Formats: sequence, structure tokens, C-alpha cells
Amino acid sequence: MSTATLTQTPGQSRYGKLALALRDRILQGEWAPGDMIPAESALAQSYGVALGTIRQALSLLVEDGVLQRRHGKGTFVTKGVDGASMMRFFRFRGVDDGSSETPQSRILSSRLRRATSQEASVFGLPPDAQVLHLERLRSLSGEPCLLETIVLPLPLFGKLAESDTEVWDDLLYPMYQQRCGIVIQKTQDSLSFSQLNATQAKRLKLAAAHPCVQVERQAFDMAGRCVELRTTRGDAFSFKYTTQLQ
Amino acid sequence: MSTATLTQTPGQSRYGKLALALRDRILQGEWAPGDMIPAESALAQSYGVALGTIRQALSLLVEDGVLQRRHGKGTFVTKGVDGASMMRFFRFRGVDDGSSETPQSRILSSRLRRATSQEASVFGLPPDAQVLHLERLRSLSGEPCLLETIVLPLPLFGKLAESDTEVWDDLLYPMYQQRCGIVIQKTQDSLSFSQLNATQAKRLKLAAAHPCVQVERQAFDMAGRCVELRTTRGDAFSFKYTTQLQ
DNA sequence: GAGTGGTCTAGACCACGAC
DNA sequence: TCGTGGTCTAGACCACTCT
Repeated sequence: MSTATLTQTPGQSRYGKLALALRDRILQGEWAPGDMIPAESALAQSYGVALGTIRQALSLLVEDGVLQRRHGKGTFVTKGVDGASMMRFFRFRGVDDGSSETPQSRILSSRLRRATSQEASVFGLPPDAQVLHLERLRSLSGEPCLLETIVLPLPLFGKLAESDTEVWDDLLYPMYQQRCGIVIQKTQDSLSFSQLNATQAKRLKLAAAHPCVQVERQAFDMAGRCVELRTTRGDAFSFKYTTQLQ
Repeated sequence: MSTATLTQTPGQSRYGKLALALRDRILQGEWAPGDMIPAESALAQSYGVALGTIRQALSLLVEDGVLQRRHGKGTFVTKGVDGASMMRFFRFRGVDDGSSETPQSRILSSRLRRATSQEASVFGLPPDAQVLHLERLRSLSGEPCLLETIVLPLPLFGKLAESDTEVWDDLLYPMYQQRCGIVIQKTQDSLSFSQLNATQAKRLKLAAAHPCVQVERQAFDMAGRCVELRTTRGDAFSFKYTTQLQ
């Protein structure tokens, strides 16, 4: 499912068309992430529609995660998700009880390589395109907890490939935005169970074949393009995730 | 978190109050699950409010899962979730490729016992209350795949305790509704990793200590009361779950 | 054609946040 | 006090579904 399409009424109703139009103006960069867009009354006037209509259009974009409303202040372009969200799948204890602590990050390796055919397809790149391939270890209070493999399409992340990985931030998504102008807007995570191979186990200070939970993530920018592929592995015994149905 | 409260604006705005009032009428049984409620225009007139206001109230209840709108037909009370939803956490292969097949169900044991203090608290029962305790095996094409422990508060499920488990349906939730008048409206599932003990492993035809994924579910009726506690275990290698963020 | 929910208008007033 | 989004009204007309 592409996230480039609005979840409802793409182009039929007037508010649907308005939502698409506003969405385009945001993607074009007319308002940066964090910016306030014009007031509802101003938008209604400039588009020549009733206030209720523009409000329905904005509601679509709020549902879509592109905009956020703040009563009394205005309507703002979403800043994007922060990279700490991987922790919602795990509960590492004995480290910090309260805990919304951000894990520290260390880049173990960084190299350029040719994209696999699957990667090229997902990124929308030609088959011989290059990608940046990273290995990353995340730790809480010095204890390794998550091991990640990250693949980034090269033309977009050229500046990262040139920079020294020693000085990278603990959170990648805000760094993507600052250094490459890429805002992560949505992620899709696929969870499955696996066992660590010898190398992975060593890095996480666990035994080989130790059970692990594997999170395969696709991250999308505001235009709905996939701009990151990531596989995260963590101790299966620390896995804890809650979800609600209806 | 109790699901008895609406997700937004409980009693402040007019549409908030209307939503609560309509919700009560549904819980009181004025309209049964599957029934159509009066048209928006009729409701607006009977409550003496504008059409837009009643529409906002209905929207809250739709978000809450209590009502469903069908363009051109009417607004209907939700029928509740079907029990097959546990399969969204697992992909059992080699059995049926296309597959939205409902697993067959066999009750392995059924007995009455005193509620634990935790169960009594969750169900809102006195500490010495009785519960119905079930063990259940679910199979696809004759192959066991899920093992479940189900706990039901006795006063509500008295009729089930008396009936022969041999003739129970494959899906429990529709049966709860038919025989006990209980509609499951929401579930909350908590996933974690574990290993099978000897008994569990034998029933699932797996080795002892085989890795498993454990789903701990609380199921709520329309009034937001917890009416079922369930623990489901399945082969961790069949675990597969996908989720989206923002 | 009759009845339903969905869209849209052009206003009014309220509640919140910043200055 | 002013500008923002949130609530509410009293209509009109459209689109879908059934008979």
C-alpha cells in the first residue's frame, strides 16, 4: 500500500480535492515541517469555499499524519516521527524502571554497495543503483540491546555517506531531516521470530542461536516514497507489544 | 484503560453528551447488535439539535466501534468482532495457501474454580467469585496450531458452564452472543515470547521448550467491562505481525 | 420515488493561547 | 485583546440503496 494516496476520497469531493492540493503545497516545501499553515478562515476565503469544507480537507490531512491542529494556536505541518519508536516493541528491564530513555547508538560499519533487485524495486531505483549499508548497535546504560541493519538509497543520502559515523546522533530520523532534508512520516513494521547467528549473538552479548525478535521496517517520507529499509534484532525475552482491535 | 469512556469529549460539548446518551440507549438494549437506529434527521429532530451536531455525535460512536454507517441504508449497531482474529498474529503455511480459513476448535478441559485475586479485580467480581476455566486446542486441516487458556466470569457465562463442550462452535465470540447475550466489542492483546512446557508442547505436537509466542488477551463487551481473559500460545516460527506507525 | 447518509453553505458564537 | 481552532445552526442539494 502506498502512503502517497490519501486514505479517503482521493479526488471526488471538493474537500478531497482541497486536501490533495494542500498536500502538494506542503510537499513542494511551501511550508516546512513545524511551520504553521494559514488559518482555516484564510484558506476558506482563498479557495472560495465554506469554512466547513476546508475543515473537512484539513481533517483528512490530520488523519493522514501530515498536519496537526492546536486549539488556539494554529495548524502545523507534522515534524515527523522520532527514531526512538523501535523501543515500543521491547521492554529492557534492570536498566531503567521509569524509562523512556533513548538508547545510545554506535555505527559498527558503513559501506557502499550495489542495491539488490528487491531494494531497487522498493526504493524505485534503477537495478544498478548504489545504496549505503550500515550496521548499528544500540545500547541502554552501556548494555547492548538492539542490533540493526540499515539500507539507504544513495542519491538521497549522499551527505551521510561522506560524513564521519563517529559523530552521528543517537536518533537517525531527526538527523535525516537536518542533514538530508528527509522527513520520515510513516513506518511499517513487520515482526517475526528468529534466532541469532554467531556474529549477531556476539555483538548483543548473547549466546549463538539465542531466540530473537526481528523487526523489518520500511520508512516512508512525506511523499510516500520508501526511503529506508531496516532490520532490527533484539532478545526475544525482552519482547513485549500491546495492540487493540476495534 | 477502560473502554467504557468515549475516546473524546465525554460530557462537555453537546455532541459529546448526545453520544453518551445514544450509547446508553444502545447498552440498555433499545437497539440490538445489527439493528438500524433512527435516521440522522429523525434523531436531530427528537433531540432538538441541528443535523451537523447529531452527525458529530454519531461519528464519535463510529470511531468507538459502537456504530457503523452505510451510505444509503442507515446507521447500524455493530455486531461485534469474530473470534478468528487471533490468526492475524500467525501465518501457518503448508496447510492452506490462500487462507482465511477458520481453525477447528476442540475443548480439552472445562472446569469451575475460584477466581484469582487478579482475575476478580479485572472482572470486577468479589474475591471469592467463581470462574469457568477452559483449555482449548485449535487446528488447521487437523494439525494443531494454537493452544488456549480461557477464563470466563461465572455469573455471566452460566449457560456455557452447563452445556456440553462437545457441541461448541469453532468461533467462541458469536457463541457468547447467541447463548449468553454477550457481544465482544474490543480486545486488547499483549504479545510476548516464551517457551512451551512439556504439556503444552505435547498438545501442539512440538518439542518441550520449543519457542512460542504468547498472546494475552482481554476482551470487553459493549459496556466496556472485561468479560474474558485468554492466553494463546503458538509456534514462534509461525509468528508474523505487521503494524504501521502514523 | 422514497429514504438514507454524504457534501456544502454562510453565517454565529465559544474556548484556548499568546501578547 | 486578538487570532486561532472548536462547536453549532438551519437550511440546500447530492449520491447511494431498496422497492
